[in-house]
Amino acid sequence: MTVRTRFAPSPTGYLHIGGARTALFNLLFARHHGGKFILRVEDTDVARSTEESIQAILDGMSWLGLNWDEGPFFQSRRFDEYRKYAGELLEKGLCYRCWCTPEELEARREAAMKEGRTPKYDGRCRDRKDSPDKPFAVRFKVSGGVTSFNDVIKGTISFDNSILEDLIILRSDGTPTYNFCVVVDDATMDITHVIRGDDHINNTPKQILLYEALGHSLPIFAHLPMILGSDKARLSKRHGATSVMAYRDMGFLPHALINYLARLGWSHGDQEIFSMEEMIEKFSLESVGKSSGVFNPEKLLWLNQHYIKETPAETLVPILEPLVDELGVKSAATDPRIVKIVETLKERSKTLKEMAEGALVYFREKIEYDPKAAQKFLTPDMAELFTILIERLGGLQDFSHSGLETAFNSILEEKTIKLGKLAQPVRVALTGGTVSPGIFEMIEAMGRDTTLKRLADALGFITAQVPAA
RNA sequence: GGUCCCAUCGUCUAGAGGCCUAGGACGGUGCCCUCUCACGGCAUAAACCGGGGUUCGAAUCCCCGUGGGAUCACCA
Repeated sequence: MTVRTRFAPSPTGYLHIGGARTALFNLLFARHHGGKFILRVEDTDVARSTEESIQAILDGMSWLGLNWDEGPFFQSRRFDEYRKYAGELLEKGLCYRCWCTPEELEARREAAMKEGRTPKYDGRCRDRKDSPDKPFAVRFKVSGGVTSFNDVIKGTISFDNSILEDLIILRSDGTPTYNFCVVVDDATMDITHVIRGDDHINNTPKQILLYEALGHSLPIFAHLPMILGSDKARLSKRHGATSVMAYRDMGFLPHALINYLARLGWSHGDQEIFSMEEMIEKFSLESVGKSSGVFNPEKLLWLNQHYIKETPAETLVPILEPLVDELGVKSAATDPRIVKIVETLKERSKTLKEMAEGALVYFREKIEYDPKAAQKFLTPDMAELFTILIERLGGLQDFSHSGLETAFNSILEEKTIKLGKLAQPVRVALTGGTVSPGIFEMIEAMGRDTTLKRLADALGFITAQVPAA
């Protein structure tokens, strides 16, 4: 039997962190077993589903590289199918018509709550003989007994059916409801493994009963633990960004997020870094943990930095482009210096956003000095050194890291000073501050023209400081 | 509240009764490297929720307690 898994988001928002991980695990499991991964959009709630949201989810999936094999299927286009099965269940007497209105139901629920009873449909239409000429909903007859299943992740879970109520599978307007659509779809799409968040555990007994009513064999269930925020509450907006695309905009590499998500709830010994191929090869539901995990942005950052370091600068440039562009530098990606610039930033950027900010200094027309840095390093005694440096760099044949180092060293020897004495003032002259990439790699990346101009500007600044006396 | 799930360093986790003096990773701290910031290297602090069993032996199995989470719709 071919393994078939599915990811079934409802389009009422963006693809979020939790959904992405569910999709990832479904994909990994399917790929590991040489099966199919299916995408199904659960848009039965026409009022809440939006076109933008569908697009946002698709965008998020493609950005992460979570490619599906079949679909997307839309439940909104399969209403006839659901009605067909509902009709069959009605005929078999496994369902019944219910004429109670939502208002009546709501009133009874409130009354029950007030009396401290657990609100539950009383089944009053179950054996109703008349059939009023009014809209009716279709309810599923929940039988007695115990429903249990063996969850691959959580183990055996049992429910007493008495806690379940006769659920509505077709609303009075004829549209089908969630639990019914899920079962009809999973059954007709031959889904073999239902891998989803454990917030669905409570839906499972209802769905199992529906499977049985439909006469279909059960899939294997695997309920993934939830992802929590730092306060251990379910991850939500107030914990920070939860939209997958927000991470792209913050300068994360898609695989960094994938790797992070994979390790949140799943592990393979002590290994932290996984390529997609390795994840597929090593993934198994048995090594998914039972307990929920806290989303840790610090570790994501670490992984992102790791992958930035691993990625060739040439590959980074196009990904970086929109982020630099956003900061007002339109020509960065086509600047011949860009690859070298990225090289100087790779080792010190946790995100591409940070890298883009770091790149700005190479493109500025004029450098503004940090007052403290200027006061400390652009001192009158530097005028001579800067003059010499400008002259040497202007005539330097080999304007590379090693060539520059040689040039600097000869000056240091002549003046018997240490590199620090010269490097910091030059750093301030070139960047305006005291923090930057290594001085030689930076000068090489910056290029001769920009470097000389900035040194000359700094020299001007220094001499202007000297009192006319 | 009913029902269900969960419980190892701050966080992600390894751990399938003796290999545990509980390992790794992120983060923290200290040192080294060094032209600044980083990278890197080395070192270090830090956990089996509590109580009962079972067993020669329990982080691992069972029960109870406690704590956290989820879910209870003509939402999905």
